[in-house]
Amino acid sequence: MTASLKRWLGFYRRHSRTPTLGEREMAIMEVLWQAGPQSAQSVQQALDDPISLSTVQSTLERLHRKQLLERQKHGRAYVYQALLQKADLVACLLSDIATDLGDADSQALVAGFMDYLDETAPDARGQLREELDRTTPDTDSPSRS
Amino acid sequence: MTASLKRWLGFYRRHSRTPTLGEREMAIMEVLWQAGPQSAQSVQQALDDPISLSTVQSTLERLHRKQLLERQKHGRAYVYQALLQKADLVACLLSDIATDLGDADSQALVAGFMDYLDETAPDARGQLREELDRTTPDTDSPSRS
DNA sequence: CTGAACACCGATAAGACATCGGTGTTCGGC
DNA sequence: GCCGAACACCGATGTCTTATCGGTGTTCAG
Repeated sequence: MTASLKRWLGFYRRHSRTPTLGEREMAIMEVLWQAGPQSAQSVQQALDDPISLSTVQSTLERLHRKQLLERQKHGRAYVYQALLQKADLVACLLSDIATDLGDADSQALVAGFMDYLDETAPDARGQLREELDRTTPDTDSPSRS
Repeated sequence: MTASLKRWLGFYRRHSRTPTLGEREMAIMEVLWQAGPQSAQSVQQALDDPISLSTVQSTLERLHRKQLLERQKHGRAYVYQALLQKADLVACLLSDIATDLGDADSQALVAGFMDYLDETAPDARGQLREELDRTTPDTDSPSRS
């Protein structure tokens, strides 16, 4: 699960630049995430815009080249499947930002994340706290009493 | 402080695409963040690579066009100054990711953030909790307007 | 008033995404 | 086993963004 994640990260580390995906690429990832593994044609139909099959295939191939998708022949068509969960992708993107910002500076990332939360999604605050509590069972006593 | 942030956010929302900055752009932002407001020449000298002044100026101008920098004539040269703090930039980048991911899905962002933290900067966990506690006094009254 | 320092403009190149048509391959049905 | 449709694959094109620089015009300071 995180194996492919790291592979992808490595890939992008080597080629350094361009962390974010294109608009179409993201839309297609979304389709794959929501509707599960499927063929290019199926993706094409799931998309909102009327796009040529070739275009969908190209984008799918690009995504495959980036190791974001895996594919397998079914009959004479490929069936594509997301290799990364949405959250994994986010983690990669975040990691890229951290790298761009000079790494080591996770502090800025955390602060920025909090800013973002306040600005855009104040509701997520509860979710964050919840998640934080759940994944940090107890162990330490954070002098919070 | 967050005023310019919002302006920039709005700017990028309109033009949507291209959240990340180039390598040089990021390096120059770093210089501006660390050494404070300064001229193109000064930035050029602060940079590691031997780059033409023109190049530095162009990058500075691009950054200025993106409203990441503000500039002011001092003598016959401009002095550039960062408009956004590092954390603000991070917040914007995060916001872009969220938008790309289909907004509304702040959940994936939070989850991804936690993943990232666990993978890369487990120490930052404490910082996060701290920050969370400090900025959420108790039962806050979110007066938003 | 003059010249050096600077801004500004335009050109160029590389790289990425998006888009599609044409060509070749292959599977499935007959 | 053959044929045609369905599909993959290749290459071309257009646009956008960053990175890079040289030349030309402007301007301040001595």
